[in-house]
Amino acid sequence: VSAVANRPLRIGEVAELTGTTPRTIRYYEEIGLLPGADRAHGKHRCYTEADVERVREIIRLRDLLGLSLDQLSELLAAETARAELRREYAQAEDPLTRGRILDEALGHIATQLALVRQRRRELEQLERELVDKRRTIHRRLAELGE
Amino acid sequence: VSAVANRPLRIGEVAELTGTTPRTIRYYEEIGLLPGADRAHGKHRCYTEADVERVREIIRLRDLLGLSLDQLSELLAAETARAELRREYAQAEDPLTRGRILDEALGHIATQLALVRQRRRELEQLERELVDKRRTIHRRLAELGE
DNA sequence: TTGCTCCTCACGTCACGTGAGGTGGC
DNA sequence: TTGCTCCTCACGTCACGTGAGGTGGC
Repeated sequence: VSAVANRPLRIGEVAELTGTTPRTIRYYEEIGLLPGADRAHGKHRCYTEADVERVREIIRLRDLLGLSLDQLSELLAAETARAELRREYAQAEDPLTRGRILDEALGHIATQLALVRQRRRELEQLERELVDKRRTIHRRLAELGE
Repeated sequence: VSAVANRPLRIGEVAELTGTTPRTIRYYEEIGLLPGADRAHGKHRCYTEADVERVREIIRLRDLLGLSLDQLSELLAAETARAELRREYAQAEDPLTRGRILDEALGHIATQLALVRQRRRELEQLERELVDKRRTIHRRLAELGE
């Protein structure tokens, strides 16, 4: 987390910051998961801190939720649209519009939360079974000692 | 869970019971994750309830821990060896041998538990952040209503 | 005998990894 | 100018999906 927030970043730096590779970032651009900043063919890609956050979010959800990039794209599409809307309508001062945007955001977060909690429950179940197994083995070891 | 426990199962039944496909089961046999019961070339594969449990475990760890099949193979190798040992030495009545086997099992379970708990913590962190986001939005909605 | 599932190639796909050969910025 | 990272093909790989064509068991 640098103090110089707005320096344009190169793809290698973004890869380093997000724990991935340039190839992965290019691939995500290719399939539309990342914006693909307009630039001349062959020219270097330029990224911002916001792009780094986007990449971090993608990688986190990919790893933790085990979704395909298609599903992930769908999950993030709402958020992407919301970010656009927020930029457009933020100064609109229209309470109705703002309320609608916030409602959409709530729905989007609820979707993610449901997926995260489902996964957490499955992991907790697996954890309980492993702890049970361990206890059984400890008991058998104790019986051996008698 | 059938009452007829020991009827030989066909690959399609195993796939159905474990929520996967015959192709996946054949592939796991091909790379050595599944035993590959000896049979004549072209003959049907035969499975037991124990095989079903093995497939279930593989799929669960694959999905929840996000490991490659190589890593998964390594993680399960200890357990596979242990199952073999248990069958061989179970009636040995030798407390030293039994103790060693149980110790190995403990180490194996500890490894799995560490992975599961790490994943659970990451999911809990993500869940907290989503709940925070949601609270922020609720607050903004309340401010709009004023 | 008729379906159904099974078999073995084998090619396709998704999400990248990994060079090959060349250009660009501090 | 020298390295370094960047660029674009493009082929390889992992974990299967998906037919193609044929055989086996209730």
